Amino acid sequence: MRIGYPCVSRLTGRTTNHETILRAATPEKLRALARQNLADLREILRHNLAHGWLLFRIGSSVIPFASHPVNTLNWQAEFRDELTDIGAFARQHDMRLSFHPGQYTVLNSPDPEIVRRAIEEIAYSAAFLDALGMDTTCKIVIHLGGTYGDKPAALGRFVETATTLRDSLRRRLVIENDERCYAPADALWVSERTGLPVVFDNLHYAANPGPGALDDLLARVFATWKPADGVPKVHFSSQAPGSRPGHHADYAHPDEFRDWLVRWSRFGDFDLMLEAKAKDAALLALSPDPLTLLPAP
DNA sequence: GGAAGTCAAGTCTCG
DNA sequence: CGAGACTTGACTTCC
Repeated sequence: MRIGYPCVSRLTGRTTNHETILRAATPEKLRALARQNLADLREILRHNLAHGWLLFRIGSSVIPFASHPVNTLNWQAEFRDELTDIGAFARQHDMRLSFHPGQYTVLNSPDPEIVRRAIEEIAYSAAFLDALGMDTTCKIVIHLGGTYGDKPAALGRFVETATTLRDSLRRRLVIENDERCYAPADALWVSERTGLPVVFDNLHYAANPGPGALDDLLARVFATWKPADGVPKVHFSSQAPGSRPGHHADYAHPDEFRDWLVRWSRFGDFDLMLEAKAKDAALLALSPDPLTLLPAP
């Protein structure tokens, strides 16, 4: 089992998401930001290795505005040395890297232009992982999108688009249950028709469990991961106390964390992304080693 | 020079 | 039907 966190290291103050606003996005600025993001990514991976954290989500702004026409950089060529070095380091230490495009990346929109832009964002994320030389266990996590008042039709559009994606994108795509529209059972329905693996998020599940018994859902979710996909990935977070449901807490609640760890481990090996606002500081707070919380094999 | 307002994108909910 | 939430640092404008 590997463990990790997304995008930003609070402990080192480094982030893979240095960005700018569109108006200020000159090639020089975009180049400088990308260089800084890659340098920070390199340092974050070094820092993570020292702590034994082998999972990391790269921020979608690592190459700012990469899927937008304003970015005309040939970033694969310009940063080939940095990308090669980062990829070699990650592979040498058996790290697993990922992307998680945000709320604006919607593959099932009725608007073809929105779908086209979503595919552009996925294509850029895949191109970045390709440039690092990472295998297909390194994934791009997305949600299923909106419902538009007609869930079956919306899910049908997702399946249609996902199955016609070119192979270099589809083999990296994985789908996650969300807190509002699509529960694990919906993601499984899509997975059966697309072959896409399913990421299980405990906090989204709490807000939107949908039909099915939890252990049955987990068994089916874990089974969606084939050998080429690597071991299943799960997202863990605790509810922020006193905040609206679905808000991530600063830290993981240790008892809840242990309970989910034990439950997931019944279905086989897996990797865990801790989505806490304190990021790696939240992982450190679970020290000396969260893996010792697992029952002995 | 510090505070406040604004910033690519989509969808849903609330008033 | 329009505003706000989602999330957040960076940039611009205003005082």
